[in-house]
Amino acid sequence: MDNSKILLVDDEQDILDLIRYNLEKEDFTVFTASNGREGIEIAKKELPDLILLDVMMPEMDGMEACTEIRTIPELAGVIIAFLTARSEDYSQIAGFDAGADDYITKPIKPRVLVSRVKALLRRTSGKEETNSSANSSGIVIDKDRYIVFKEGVELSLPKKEFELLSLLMSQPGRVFTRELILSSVWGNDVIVGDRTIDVHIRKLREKLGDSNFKTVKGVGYKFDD
Amino acid sequence: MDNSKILLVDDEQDILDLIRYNLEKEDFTVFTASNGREGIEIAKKELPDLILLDVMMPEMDGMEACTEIRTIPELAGVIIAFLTARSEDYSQIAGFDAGADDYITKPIKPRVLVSRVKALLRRTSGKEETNSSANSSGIVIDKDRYIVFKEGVELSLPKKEFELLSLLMSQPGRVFTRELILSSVWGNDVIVGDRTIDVHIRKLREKLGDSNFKTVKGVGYKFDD
DNA sequence: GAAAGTCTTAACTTTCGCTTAACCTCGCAG
DNA sequence: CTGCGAGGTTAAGCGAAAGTTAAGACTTTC
Repeated sequence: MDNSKILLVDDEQDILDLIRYNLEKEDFTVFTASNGREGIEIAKKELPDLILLDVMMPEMDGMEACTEIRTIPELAGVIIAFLTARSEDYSQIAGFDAGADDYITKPIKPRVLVSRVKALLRRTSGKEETNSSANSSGIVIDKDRYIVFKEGVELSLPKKEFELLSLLMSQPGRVFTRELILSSVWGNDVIVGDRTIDVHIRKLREKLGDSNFKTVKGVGYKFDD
Repeated sequence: MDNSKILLVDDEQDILDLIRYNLEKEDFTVFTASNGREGIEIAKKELPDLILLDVMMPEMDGMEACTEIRTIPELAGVIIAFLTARSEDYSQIAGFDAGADDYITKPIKPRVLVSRVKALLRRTSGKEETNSSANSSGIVIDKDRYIVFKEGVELSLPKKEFELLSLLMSQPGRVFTRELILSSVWGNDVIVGDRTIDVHIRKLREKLGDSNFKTVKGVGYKFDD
């Protein structure tokens, strides 16, 4: 759950190393860039969840980069936090106005940084967790609304189908045994016939595309793309 | 767009006044409470978008209040920021772990505070945009006056209907389970029959239009357009 | 204290999601 | 080639869950 992607943009190698070390220790995936221009390139390619931007940088500074990032559609929703040398309160205003979500002051204290990063990610990834999760298959599920989107088209599934889909999509690629599916979707005390799962899988295949649901004979099913 | 509701919880009247003044100047709607317990009561009633919580308070401190708020379903999604006297870096960790989204240090500088509040609200209100809004259904509720407007026409609903509607509309699109509805509108200790909710939903559909209330069989109801 | 309004319940109907039974297909082992 | 095991397919029927309606118990209003 915590392998969120973080892009770190700073021109000082020491800082990059320090932060990278601490974030990777927490299982985040870290990308780095040493100026704003390069940061934007990488951001477009990797679509990180969070960008940590140093304010002072050669080539293109953090403020400019932030403003530009906010105009890039693929990066809508990315969280941006500035890193700044001194707690210059009033300079923060410019940062927030440029579209920043947070301001972290140097000197960086590793534990504080990690806590802060987690707090920033919690809202979005927390939302993703309960709300929706996407992947390359073009299928997005929204648990709060009990709705599934297939290539942007809204689609509402009955309870059991929805729960089965949620389960399979919770770990794409992983095979869930019939047993596990039964205990998870139906509960341990309900006894249902052998063909019940198949029928539900069939409905999902019908509605969401055959290719996403793979049968592993003798074992179970998995969601794939 | 900026009349977001902000709940301010602090035991010092000076601070309440100062912050209230500055936020109201920016067209935010501000509620205040002077301790955690009272804050939670008001939060449940007003469903603010953002809560500013002082850490040090009598009765129930900010940390406790934060933890409790995070367990209240109607308040899922509310943003919580702590106000703290000194930039005690390491104490922030506990705050973030309790579910805080931000940390604002005293002494409060008005312009910084306002910028920060706007930055915090930007993310969610941006998100709500995709969820669309209650406006598109033509239904607006006014909690202070216990009044509902449907396409501009005033309409007064009985208590239970009003509360049910408020709950459903607090997060349009989200499905509320029957259980949740019961505990939220009727309270945990009242026992009512199975059909009670249905009848109230029926009344709402009758008065406000069938299409806005969707049934998710086996799960609950949601407000939609 | 009648009238109007509110909430809950009971009894009945309707809907539609879930399960099953019966049959089909595929692939593999003997 | 045959038999068997595992999964696929289909449609029908059951039944739980929601919709509907009216009536009864309370409350508030005037």
